[in-house]
Amino acid sequence: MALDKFFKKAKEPDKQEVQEETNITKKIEVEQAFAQKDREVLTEVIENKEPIAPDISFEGIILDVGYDGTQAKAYILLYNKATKQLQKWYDTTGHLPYLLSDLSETEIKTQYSGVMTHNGFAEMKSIKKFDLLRDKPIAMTKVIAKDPLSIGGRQNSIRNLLENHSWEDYIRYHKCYAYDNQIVIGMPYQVTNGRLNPIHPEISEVIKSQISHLFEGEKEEYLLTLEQYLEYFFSPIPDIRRVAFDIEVFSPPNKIPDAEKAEERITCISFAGTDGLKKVLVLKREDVELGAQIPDFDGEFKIIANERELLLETFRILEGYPIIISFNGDNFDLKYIYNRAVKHLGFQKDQIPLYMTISPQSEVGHFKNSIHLDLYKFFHNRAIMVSAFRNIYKDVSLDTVAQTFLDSSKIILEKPISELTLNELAYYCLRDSEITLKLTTFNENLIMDLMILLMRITRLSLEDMTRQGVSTWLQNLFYAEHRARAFLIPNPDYIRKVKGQASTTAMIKGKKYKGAIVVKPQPGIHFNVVVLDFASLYPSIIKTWNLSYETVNCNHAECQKNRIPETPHWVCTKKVGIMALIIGLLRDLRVKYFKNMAKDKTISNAEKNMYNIITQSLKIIINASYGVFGSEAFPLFCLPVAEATTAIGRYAITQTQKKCEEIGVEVIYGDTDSVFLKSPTQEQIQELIDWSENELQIELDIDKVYRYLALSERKKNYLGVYKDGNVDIKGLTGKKRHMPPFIQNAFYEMVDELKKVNALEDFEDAKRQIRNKLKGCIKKLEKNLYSVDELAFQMTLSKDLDKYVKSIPQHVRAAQLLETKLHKKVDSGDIIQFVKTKGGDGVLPIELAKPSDVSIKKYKQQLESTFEQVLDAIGIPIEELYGVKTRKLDAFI
DNA sequence: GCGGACTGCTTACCT
DNA sequence: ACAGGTAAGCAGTCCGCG
Repeated sequence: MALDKFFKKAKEPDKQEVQEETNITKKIEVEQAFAQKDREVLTEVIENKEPIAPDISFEGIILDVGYDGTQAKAYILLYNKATKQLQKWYDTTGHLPYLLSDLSETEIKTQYSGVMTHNGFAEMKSIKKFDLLRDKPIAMTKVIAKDPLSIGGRQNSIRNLLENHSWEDYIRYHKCYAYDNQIVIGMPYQVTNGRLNPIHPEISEVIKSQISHLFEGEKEEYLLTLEQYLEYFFSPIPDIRRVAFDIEVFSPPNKIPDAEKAEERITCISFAGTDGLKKVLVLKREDVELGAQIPDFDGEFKIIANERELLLETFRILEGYPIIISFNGDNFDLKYIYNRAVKHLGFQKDQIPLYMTISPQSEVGHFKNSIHLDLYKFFHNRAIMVSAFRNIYKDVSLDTVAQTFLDSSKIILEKPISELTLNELAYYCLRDSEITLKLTTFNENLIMDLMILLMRITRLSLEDMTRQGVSTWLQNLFYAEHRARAFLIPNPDYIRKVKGQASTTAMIKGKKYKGAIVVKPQPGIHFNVVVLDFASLYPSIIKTWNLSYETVNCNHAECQKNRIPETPHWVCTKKVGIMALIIGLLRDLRVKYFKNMAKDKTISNAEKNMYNIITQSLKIIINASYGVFGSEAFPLFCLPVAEATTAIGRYAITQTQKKCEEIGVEVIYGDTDSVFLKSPTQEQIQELIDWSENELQIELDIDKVYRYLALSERKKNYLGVYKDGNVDIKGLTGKKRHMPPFIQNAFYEMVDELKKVNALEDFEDAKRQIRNKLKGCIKKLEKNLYSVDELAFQMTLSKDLDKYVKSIPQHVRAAQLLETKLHKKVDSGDIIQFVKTKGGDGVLPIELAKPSDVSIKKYKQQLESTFEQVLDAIGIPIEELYGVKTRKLDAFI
């Protein structure tokens, strides 16, 4: 262990007595969580047999773990930096699939004799596990099978025979293998004499001492886990050789290619590789001109006589690349190539380097000898969109994502793809491959490095991590941590049975428990507003209050006095919760170390980049951690944990409000984890920050400072102007994506006027300017001078058209017209553009609308309500606005 | 048969 | 398939109105 020395001192913690502490605002002290004897159980689970495989020797980072049915062995795919190839290593330990039973060997033999006579049965072993829910060791029988399907997946699998005496049987074998051998995907390993060994990173003395200083006083279990996670962040990440590709398919106008049937020809395939490859294969078509060469085109251009050759050449090019990247290849390119080859071009399945697997929805394509990275899937992940990139891309098309990250603008096609010359088609197609590749290479491989870090933290393969949501990420992370400690992995029913349901009632009908508090805003203009917020509130609560599925409502009578405010729940002070430990650790690493390091001015740009990516990866995991506890999709979900978290959050913000009142600071607004303070003094701010640290054990920071803030009576709605003149707009209608552009523009022009305001007296001028702007807008509207595009609302269709049965909203009506009148196919996820009209259905899709169709009255109303949100806050007298309803605006102007 | 009060649905946003 | 809370607009329903 490379870090043994580093933590030598820390590993001998003072034995602290559990404090008899009833004050709920005090940090919950816990006894050292996992005694050494608990850990020893582990060695019985992980047994390394003698290596049976011979002399291969190399180094690489692990990208995938799988199971090979033909060899009946687990395998690992490593990227070998030296050869730039993927290498497969087959298990040499003789590890076999198994499940656990709470029955003894004898009980199984006598009561479930079918297990012993099962074809796939290998052997049984008595082992010990630790049951966190009951807080005690339990004797279990490990039932080992010769192959995964004998454990589960068939009608007569062993788990079916054992009925409800079977545990951990639902874990896919390759994952079970990775957990047992504590394999961390994304980390460097060495294969020597057939054995697989981790390569531990070198961590400099400076860093070691910085970190050990920061984490002084933490418990042994915490430090051991810290040691493990630090390796994830300090192990080097190689630049992996990879290629992006994209296909174009002939499609008659208004027809979307069907990847299932693959009826039309593949006309073009392009490639862009990290080795500099830029190549386009174009199908020769008698009816299509070659056209003039495109000056910008700098790839290799090759015309291929027939489709069969085109695919063969494609397979030759792709072969040998460790990673093949696509944008939406899962849903389209791979499927299309496979089906085209098999159904129309007479390929045998073994002549294609692809295979299909059946997922619940449809068939998914895989490369046989490479890893397929579908960037669409990754960028589509909500945690990635929201936490990592703060919603900076609004939809997940290649063009939008590329525009956001690469500044590359879309090639606007002047004619349909079906009418492009071969040269034009090649240019267009290659560009897509190039930007797809570039999405993984820009900023020194930022995205690729982020992915590798996420793989290490979640222990998921590249293919899994990029395709699964955060509930799977955290599931895998926690399952691995359970196995590493020989904790029994509880199934959802077991947790529910022991812990029960939620006890609070949500504000929103249909939700499972109560969430956060939003403080009622004080309407008006407020100068010098300071916003304080709790640094990652929920993760902090989870750590400080030791929240985990086993610690909330634990089975110790002594713990029942540690009440969680506003709930009937209590929390354990005897053991560290596994989730509190891991989430707390990741949070601390981010806040106490990496975030500061990223700001360090003395380090190189490359280091800074790396620290930033680490901070990002941690943020994604931490932000998602609370949410999964409340979601049935997460197998360790536990509603008492989720509602305890929000209850403590409510407690924290209300206590803060009280404290503010006590010291004479006015709280004019607040949401979940923030308080907006009206011109507080430096001393008052400092007092609050110190108070929070001492009383709540949660860091309270200055988040932002406004020159002034405009509040209406609406929650989650405000406009603030920072000291530097930049504006911060939240929730206002004018900002919303679905609003017609002419309203958005008018709104931002108003905002520009408000930016200029420095003091109360400046408002008069701003008001005048705004009035003029508004007048102009109305005139233009009345004269029908806005184009249909400027007037269009753009609403997302969140489900397929036929799924709207309870009511038919306007955008759905517009979409229906698109289908019936224009025979245009619309799908879930499409954005429908429509205008509001005088007659008919009251709505028309822009494809069918003329400016004269629109209802001026409705647009005036819309403009009015959009402006009203800001105007009533900046002191337009209430009478002016609340005269006769339809004349609100006239009164103002 | 029409409009107001109401509830529920849908979308977009905030934390 | 990570959570709950809020705003806004419209759809649909019920009720009262001679």
